[in-house]
Amino acid sequence: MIDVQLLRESPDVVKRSQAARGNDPATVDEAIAADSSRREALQRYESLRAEQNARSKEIGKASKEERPALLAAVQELAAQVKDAQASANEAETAFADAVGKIENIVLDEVPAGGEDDYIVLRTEGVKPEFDFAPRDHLEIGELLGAIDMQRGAKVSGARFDYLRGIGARLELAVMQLGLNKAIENGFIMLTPPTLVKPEIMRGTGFLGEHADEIYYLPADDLYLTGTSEVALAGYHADEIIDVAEPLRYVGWSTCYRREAGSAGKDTRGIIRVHQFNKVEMFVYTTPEDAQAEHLRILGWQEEMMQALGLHYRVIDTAAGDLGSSAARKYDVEAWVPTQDAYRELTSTSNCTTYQTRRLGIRTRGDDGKTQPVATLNGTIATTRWLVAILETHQRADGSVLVPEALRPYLGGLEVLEPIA
RNA sequence: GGACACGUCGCAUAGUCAGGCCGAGUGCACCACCCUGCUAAGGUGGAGUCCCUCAAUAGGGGGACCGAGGGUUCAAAUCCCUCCGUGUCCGCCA
Repeated sequence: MIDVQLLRESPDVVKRSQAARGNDPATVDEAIAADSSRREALQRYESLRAEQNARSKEIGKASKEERPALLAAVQELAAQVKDAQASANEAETAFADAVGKIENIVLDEVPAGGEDDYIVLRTEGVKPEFDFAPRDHLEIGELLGAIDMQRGAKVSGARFDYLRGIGARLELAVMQLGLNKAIENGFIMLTPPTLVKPEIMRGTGFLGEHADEIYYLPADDLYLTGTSEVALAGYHADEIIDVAEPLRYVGWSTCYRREAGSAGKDTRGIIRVHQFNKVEMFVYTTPEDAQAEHLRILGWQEEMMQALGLHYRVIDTAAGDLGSSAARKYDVEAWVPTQDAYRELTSTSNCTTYQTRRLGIRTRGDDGKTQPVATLNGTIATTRWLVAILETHQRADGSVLVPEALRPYLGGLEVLEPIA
């Protein structure tokens, strides 16, 4: 949720942000109108209620003889209060709906436009060259006995897979490398729930436009999370926390995504599947520190790319491609040789105070007053990385060189050899 | 799965079985000041969150919040219903 104060005082700023995202700026005027009618209704209710409270107190003190007359007079008032309360509640709901349509205010530096209007900040690492026809990650995965899509489909349907043998171990190795990097930098590890309540899902901003991306269990009224960000953000819901130093958590969880609307996209291999694993960094900090922390998170992500010997670029995502909670987002995209393209391996978003406002996560300022904190999130390892690792480090005979950083997690293994 | 009990201001509890004088007492912890003087205690005062509003960097007025949501009533922490959570016992079982 955006800051209502900002909505009232600087509607132009909010409109500009909505326009930059490609949203209808009229949503802003609608929210402002809903806000004032909500306040009107609230005042009507509250003044009636105040009168009722006062009169009720008199009845309590009144003598037996006085009571019947007073009672009759207040009965009428009670009915009015009930009506006024109902319309105040209605107005409140209407306001929440209206303001909910406004997505987070994008930062000034964010490039305008849509998916293709990103800015490339830098390109790093050595682009892999081959003197043979490189195999794609699935072909390699099958040679190594590491990926089994057929059986994934047999058991669970399209876009499900088994990681097998060295594939499963490689995934775990990447996860542990990421986990250790995060822990070295002061992150506290959490293994969070992957089923969450509606209010937590809504609070993190995932129940808006992308609701059809999410698995829902109606029998239990719970949602399966598409990223541990959800449960990590909910961790401190309705709390007042100390963020004198950034409060850093790293969560390791399985992620579930319906991938509705991406039919036909990335159908081969494990690039886009319904279920995968991810190590996610999540930070609570002050709004003032958020941008600096965002760059720190990006820095750790890049260190991972370098440790894995990947060729990658960093892009500053355009406003129209930001999630509803994000004010700015950097993607790290690694080179995937057989696709002749950079593909997103990690992403890091600065959500400023958008998530915490709805989740009720505040800190106590120097003036003793509470204020919402900022949240940031970023991936530090995920299953998809296997795609770039396998393709980048493959050799003519189908074997794959293990990046040195991963070897300690694989018992010193230097080369992945094809089976049989 | 069955039975019972419970959920109050950071923690622990009182208040619920007689609805109003209870936004709510007490202890501990906390903050400020005082006292004392030596490492622990004594005194006084203060303090919750959210929203609306007047005034406006202070402060005043009002509303809401006793797990959540409904209901009864002029009036609900207190009565009724539903849900959620916790504990104990029984059963069952990876």
